[in-house]
Amino acid sequence: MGKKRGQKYEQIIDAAVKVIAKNGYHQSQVSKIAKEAGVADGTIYLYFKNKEDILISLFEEKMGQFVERIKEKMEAETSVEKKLLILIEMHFMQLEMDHDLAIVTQLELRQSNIDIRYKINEVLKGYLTLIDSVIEEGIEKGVFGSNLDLRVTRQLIFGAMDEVVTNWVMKECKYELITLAEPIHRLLLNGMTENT
Amino acid sequence: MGKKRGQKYEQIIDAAVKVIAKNGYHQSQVSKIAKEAGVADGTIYLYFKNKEDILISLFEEKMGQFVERIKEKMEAETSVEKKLLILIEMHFMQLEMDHDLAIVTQLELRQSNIDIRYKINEVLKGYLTLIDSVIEEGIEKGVFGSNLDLRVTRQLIFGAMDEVVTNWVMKECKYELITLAEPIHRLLLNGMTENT
Amino acid sequence: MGKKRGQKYEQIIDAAVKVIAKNGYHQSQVSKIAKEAGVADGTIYLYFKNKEDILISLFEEKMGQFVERIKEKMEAETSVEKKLLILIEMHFMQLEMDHDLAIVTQLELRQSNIDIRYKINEVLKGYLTLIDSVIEEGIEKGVFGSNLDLRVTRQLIFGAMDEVVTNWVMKECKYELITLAEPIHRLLLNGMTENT
Amino acid sequence: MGKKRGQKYEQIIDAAVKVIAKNGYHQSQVSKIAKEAGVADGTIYLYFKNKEDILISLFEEKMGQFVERIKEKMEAETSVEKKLLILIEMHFMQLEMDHDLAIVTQLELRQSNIDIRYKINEVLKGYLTLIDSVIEEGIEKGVFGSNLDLRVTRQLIFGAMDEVVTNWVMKECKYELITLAEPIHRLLLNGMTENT
DNA sequence: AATGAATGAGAGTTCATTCAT
DNA sequence: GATGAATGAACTCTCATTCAT
Repeated sequence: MGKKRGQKYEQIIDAAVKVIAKNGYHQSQVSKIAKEAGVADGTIYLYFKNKEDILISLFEEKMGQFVERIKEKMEAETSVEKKLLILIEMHFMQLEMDHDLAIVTQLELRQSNIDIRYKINEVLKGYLTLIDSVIEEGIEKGVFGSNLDLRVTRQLIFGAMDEVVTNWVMKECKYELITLAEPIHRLLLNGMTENT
Repeated sequence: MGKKRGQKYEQIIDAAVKVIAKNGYHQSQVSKIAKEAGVADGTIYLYFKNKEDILISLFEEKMGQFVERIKEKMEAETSVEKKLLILIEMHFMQLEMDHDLAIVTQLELRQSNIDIRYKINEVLKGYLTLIDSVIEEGIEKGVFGSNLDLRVTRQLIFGAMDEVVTNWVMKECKYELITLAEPIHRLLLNGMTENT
Repeated sequence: MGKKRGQKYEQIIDAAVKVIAKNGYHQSQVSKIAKEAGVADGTIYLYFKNKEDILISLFEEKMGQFVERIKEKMEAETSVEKKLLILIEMHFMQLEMDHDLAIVTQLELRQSNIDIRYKINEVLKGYLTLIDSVIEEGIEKGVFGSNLDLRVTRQLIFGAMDEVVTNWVMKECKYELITLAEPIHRLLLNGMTENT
Repeated sequence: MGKKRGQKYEQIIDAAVKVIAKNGYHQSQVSKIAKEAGVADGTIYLYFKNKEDILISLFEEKMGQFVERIKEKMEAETSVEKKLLILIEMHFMQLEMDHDLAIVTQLELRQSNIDIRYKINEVLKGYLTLIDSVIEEGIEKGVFGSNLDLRVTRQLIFGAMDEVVTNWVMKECKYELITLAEPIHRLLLNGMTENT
């Protein structure tokens, strides 16, 4: 298979997000995705190795942009506290702006089999590294406690944000997600800050 | 179907945990569970409405005990800080002591369809209420900030613990989960504490 | 198995008629019949060899009475024409008086497998013989044409009555079946009568 | 599903007739039909909604041709008496020429559940209408009695033919069905004719 | 490159019958 | 005689993937 890309590649991924968000993971057959993308079933296999590959590519594609945007915004800030706030706000805001994507990443994609979930975790590493960088910078600058466990802290931050977003999706996105960024930020920052 | 219970009922649930942990959700056919439980396929249906019902009952059963044990331990404590520590330690300890159950609850059961996941969330409510009670007690006693958002704080605590456990399971339970209870407790407590 | 009979034997047969008429052949499980009869599933097998045996016995039992009643009424008559009318009227009347039985014999029992249908046909022979006797008497007495083919004529009579009843049952017994006895009688009699 | 038709569509229907005639209704699994038709199991579902749909389509298809052929032959005749004879002869002849089809329509298809039987009855309406047209023409022309009840007469004719054919099939088609057309015709015609 | 008809493996569930009590 | 818990064989339909056109 060629190195992907092309207009149809994007079409198919966007169709997949739409179809999965609407019909749920288990009701999103390849033929449905193909129909939504306006291509034949067989064409899918010119751009993706198999169905699994669509899902992983989808996550790579969307997550790549997701992280990139957060990175950009964060670089404009110097204070670690602000950087963390940006991270949380951007995390929430991006998912709030694309309900379909939020449904897919928080609920539907998690129904995939373990293999895919391990691969998705691989993709997530880029994001976790970004979180790590904030923590490390905070420790270096003495803003956070020097005895912070990097892994545990990273899991705290990611786990909290993820849980908040998942709850929001399961409540059918009925409230404004972004308003929860500040309280979460306060709790996390408070937790990580060295307070004598 | 009678109101369940009975020796076979337990047998089947335990077999389901074992089979799912070993073979994964999608490779755990009813016939496999029946074989492991030492009963005929049809017998399953004398105790459970369908396959989905096994999974939900499994979660109810195990989660009920899980929460009950934490409750008991917590009641023996008076300090809110200690109660939170007990909660986290018991959460980690119980899953560390039953790897199969941990695999099933953290990874496999989440692959089930949305309907089951909503039902599982219903069962989880009992646990979330327990978490709420700690937060509320902390606020009342002035240990935690009075401006804590109950929902967000609950999601912070649960999300963090869940993420920590899931990571541990995905790393094949290679390290000691219980050692992470203390750092998580410190971060959370720190985050929630009123510090002038 | 003993030679059947006994109160429970009747109970089970009546329960079978009721259950099959209400739920249809394919939704009439042995357990349902047992419940309606007020006995345990296993008890059924003390009175009947298997499920098939219930159906055949049911047909034997009900058909025996059915034919017997017609015979009695017919013997009170001397004219062949009247005897044929009695036959048709009694056929219709008895089924009209027991809708459940009509549903079972006309629709549901015919869904059984071929083996049962052959056995049912055996039971029917007694009735067909009765029809034959009327035809033969008519020929002897010179009322019917002497060149009547016995088999064909019997099939004509039975086929016509059966079709009329089946149509009535499929139209949910909405009209009076007995009113059709006279026109059918006239047609059949007319057809069989020697007319120079 | 496209609007059916196509070579495979016919193949599958013919295979179904063959398989059902040979193995009986309840022993005619989809896989058996597929094998006989020389297609994969899944292919069946490209042409039919489900197994039930095969049976109904089979009946529609065969019955459509069946009626059409009778119609054509009848139109070549002018006398009502001859038309009725044609009807009976063609009815018998067509089934005699296709034993498999006769077995399927007279015995096997009747074992299907009530839903299918009602649908089959719908298909039969076309044939019953054809019978009606003969009766009505006979009445108009004064050949038949003017006081004939259309419904009852139709049921007489159809019931008689059906019974004759069913008996022939149950006797394993051992005698010549066509020879019974004349006596049945004579009986029916005689029955319907106005005779002062 | 694009198509879409064809493939065929795979599993949850029912229910007639048995037999230990 | 009566019970009813336990058995286990049996079958339709879906859908990811292929490949001839």
